[in-house]
Amino acid sequence: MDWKETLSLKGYRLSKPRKRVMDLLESAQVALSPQQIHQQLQQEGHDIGLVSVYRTLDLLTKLDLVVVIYDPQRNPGYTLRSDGHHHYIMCQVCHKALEFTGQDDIEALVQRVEEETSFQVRDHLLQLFGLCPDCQHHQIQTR
Amino acid sequence: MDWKETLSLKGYRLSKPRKRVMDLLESAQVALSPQQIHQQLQQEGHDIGLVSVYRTLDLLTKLDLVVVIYDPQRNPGYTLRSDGHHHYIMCQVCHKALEFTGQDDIEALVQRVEEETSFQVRDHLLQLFGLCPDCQHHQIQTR
DNA sequence: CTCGTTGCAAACTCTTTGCAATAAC
DNA sequence: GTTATTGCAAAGAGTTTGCAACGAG
Repeated sequence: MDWKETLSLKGYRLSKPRKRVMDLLESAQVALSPQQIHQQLQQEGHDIGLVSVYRTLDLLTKLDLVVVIYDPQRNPGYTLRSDGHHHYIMCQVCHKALEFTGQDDIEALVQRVEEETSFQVRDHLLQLFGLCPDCQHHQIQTR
Repeated sequence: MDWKETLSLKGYRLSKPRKRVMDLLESAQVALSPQQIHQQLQQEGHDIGLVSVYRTLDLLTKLDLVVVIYDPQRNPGYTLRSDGHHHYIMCQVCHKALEFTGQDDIEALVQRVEEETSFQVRDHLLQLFGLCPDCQHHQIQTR
């Protein structure tokens, strides 16, 4: 289902700011922070308030249309959530984020940890960090 | 090696504030935020500045004596790092954090993802969230 | 026309920095 | 005695909130 439908179905309106944020996220190769989103939209000539960016991201995250990616080096970034998986590998140089599949591995691990710890697992956070193919070639430094 | 030795060896001093923070972390069952640490120390009658808590945590984290645990529900928490593993499962109710072992599973997954994505993996973040044994019994609600 | 949504300004929270006083070694 | 470390006050960054004006349905 399209994000616009999802919004409508839940009774939310399709405002310009929301459209702009989603368009940007859809075209972005990278997980973007609220500030980055705001800045980029400004540069494109769209005079949207930073506050609306925050509110839009909050809403979209609540609706599971967008996910947060933690980044120890900077602020958390937001990116579209596709169906199915939601694990990401992020480049430490250019901050590009890519989904990877990993359901089976995780499920096995979760089950093992549940037995080991007697915790009841309800959620998990798995992210990988490294160098994307491009940055492997362009850079030697960084860490 | 003891944390006091580590500090000394690297030329850092064993100040009271540092001692207090480490003592607290050592006795804590839970990953604590800087504010929580400060507050708790104040309650114990130790008049340590919040700034020192921050600086101590920064230092200890840099020395790998302490690790940060992300928590989507609140601010990041700090907890002692033991040798070997550093993956945590955290209770969503009481925020208790426990280490679990998981080296092999992760390594296999990392290798697979490297092949799949052509990324070069250098670090990872894996945390589980759920209910600890105690909170499973005491609570029905929460999410 | 109605009511969700926006944008501004101001408030808030968390964290960092500069600097003189302090205390570890 | 030296020099790292502390604690304060003040600055900074990111985020949230109240409210009148606006605009999507």
